[in-house]
Amino acid sequence: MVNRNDIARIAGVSPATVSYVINNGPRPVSKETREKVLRVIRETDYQPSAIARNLRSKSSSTLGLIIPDTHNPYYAEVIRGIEGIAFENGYTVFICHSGYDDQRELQYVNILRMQRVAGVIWIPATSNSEPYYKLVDNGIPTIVLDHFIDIESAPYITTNNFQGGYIATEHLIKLGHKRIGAINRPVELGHSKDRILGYKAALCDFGIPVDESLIVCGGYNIKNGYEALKTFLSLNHPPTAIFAYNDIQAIGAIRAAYQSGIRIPQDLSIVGFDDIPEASFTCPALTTISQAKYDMGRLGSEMILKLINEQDLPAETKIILDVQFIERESTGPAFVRQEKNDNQPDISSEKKKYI
Amino acid sequence: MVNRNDIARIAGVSPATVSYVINNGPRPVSKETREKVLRVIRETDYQPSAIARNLRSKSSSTLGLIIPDTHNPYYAEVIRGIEGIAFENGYTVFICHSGYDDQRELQYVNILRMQRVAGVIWIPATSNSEPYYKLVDNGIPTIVLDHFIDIESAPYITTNNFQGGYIATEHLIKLGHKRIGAINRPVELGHSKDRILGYKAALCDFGIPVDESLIVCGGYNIKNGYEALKTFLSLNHPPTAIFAYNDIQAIGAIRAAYQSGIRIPQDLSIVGFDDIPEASFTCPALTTISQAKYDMGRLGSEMILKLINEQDLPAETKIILDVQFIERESTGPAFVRQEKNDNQPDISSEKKKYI
DNA sequence: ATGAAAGCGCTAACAG
DNA sequence: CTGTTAGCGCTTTCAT
Repeated sequence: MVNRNDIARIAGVSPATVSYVINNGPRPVSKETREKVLRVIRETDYQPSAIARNLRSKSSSTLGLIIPDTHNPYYAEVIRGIEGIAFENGYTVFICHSGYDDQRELQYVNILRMQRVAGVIWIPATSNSEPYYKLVDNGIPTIVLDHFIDIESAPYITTNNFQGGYIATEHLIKLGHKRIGAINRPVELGHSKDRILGYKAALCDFGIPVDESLIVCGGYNIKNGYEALKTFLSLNHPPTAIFAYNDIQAIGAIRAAYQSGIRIPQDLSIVGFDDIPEASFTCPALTTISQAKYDMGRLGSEMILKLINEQDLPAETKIILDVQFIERESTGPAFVRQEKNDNQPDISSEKKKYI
Repeated sequence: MVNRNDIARIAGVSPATVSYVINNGPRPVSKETREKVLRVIRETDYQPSAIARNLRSKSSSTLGLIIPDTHNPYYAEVIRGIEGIAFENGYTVFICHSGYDDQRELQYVNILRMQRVAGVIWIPATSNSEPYYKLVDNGIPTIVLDHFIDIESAPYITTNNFQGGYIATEHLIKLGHKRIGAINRPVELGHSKDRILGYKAALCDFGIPVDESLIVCGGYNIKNGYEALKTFLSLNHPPTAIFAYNDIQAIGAIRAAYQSGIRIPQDLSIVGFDDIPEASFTCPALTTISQAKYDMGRLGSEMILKLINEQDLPAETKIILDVQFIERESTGPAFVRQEKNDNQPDISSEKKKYI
């Protein structure tokens, strides 16, 4: 593999000059010499070793992303946002899948320390904040994404889940509903707690008493939404509307409703959360609360890069993003979503017969 | 940041000894010395610099994963498989999102070269095989995942798409269908070509003539499946069954069918492809062809690690995985899928009132 | 069983 | 404007 000394030798200059050309400094290089060097670099397809540069400069061009679940479509969008900004700024991202396991999170923290990453974007798996301390105590800038973290110095970017719960419930109240069921999830982290708080706040503000029997606990799966609605339907006074923890639960609830001959939204209004594309395909009538997932990723990348490159903290290190209310058409297929890659070249000429 | 010399100094040994302890070789270290060193390492929470090790040993513990679309649930599972095996073997994965853009693929190839990754798992974005050559010509072991590649020396792992198309069509034929429509996609890579070839092969084998008017081209979106079915329905003799390129298209077709009052599967049988969980939620009656996505990722990771660590190629470097036929219940919700994280602790005690 | 020392490919200070 | 050189933190060969 060709290295800097080879380039220097071929170009007839010193290795230092090659560096100055590559890095555009810190010393000026004459136009002639620069072009000679660049030509050799091009001809040999030389790529400087990031490893040697990182070792020497005691900095690195890599980021760590610790994420609970790459499989979740919600996080998939976050990843895209993070990776996009990182790429634009010359950073490469290590993907670290914690699988909602805080032991694995800590293992990855150590791996990222060994890799001497420039910074870490951490989407917590549990409420254990040890990974954060372990990173910053070792001098690695870290931000918390998608979660509020109660550490004075900790930067974070999350979504206003309280607001989401409030807006969702307010919407249902304004449709005339008085009995609004909520499907919660096991409380580990702040998301569901805040959403339910928003739900209760809206009820209070509109003078509707909170009925704890209308708040049931569901899990992360479709099945849990399904079962939650079955539970609601077995009540003496079933709710006429549902606020689901997320769209996944909502889909399950919708399925249960259909099975019982209940029409959405004529007989039962449902508001979900997260605006998962698949949910809109399933039920065009599903109203949902959308989070700026892609933007959250982008903002996260931008914030960590600022932390890495600036001596002092950027002005804003604690960001709570607004949610957006998404009301879909209540009839017809949900094809309002504009997607890319929609070009359909005519391939009739390419069609081939099976022999 | 504490380094190896610090450890050596504190433990009262030479830096070399510290290395021998960390690496368990290549030279033996007395039990006493080893434990003394390990204690200091533990107390100082020392993490050796992967960067320095990589520079010195001219090897690295990182892999590159070039992937068209992290957002696609299909690839999300592949990532999990890859990352799982990599983690178990002490490798960290750079995630490189090409976005179906071969220019960006090449940019990432250069970034991975700079990072001196030990190997690359490449899921091609287009039929351009330049990335492969660029990597292997520079001494970076590379395997192609999820696609067949027609290069003698190129290792790959893909799925038997032909078989999938055949099985899907055979299933429909055995249900008694004679007019079976196929929804294709723009042919860029081998997947759709092979699936359609399998479709045609099955028709031939069962003596059903191929009718090109029953093969329509759809894109990657739900919408395309929707439109494809509308096209079929406008024919004088619409098909009584559909083989869709994938479940996404199938969902669109199902939506169109429902809209026209056509029942699935009573009036129209549909077989999809890829077994995307969301699809089964949408339509429990959707039969599909499942690929071993997670296993493909794991096998890919294993293969690249073998290539990295062995002088000569492993026995099998070209693997075509069998598909699996998934027939779902034709009634009721699709809750047969067993998922993890299904524990639902009672949180009633944690419920808090909104103040 | 252990220490000393060369050098991986770079960056940047020092010296012309 | 350019060349020389001292390390960055390790691995590993050479000594002892």
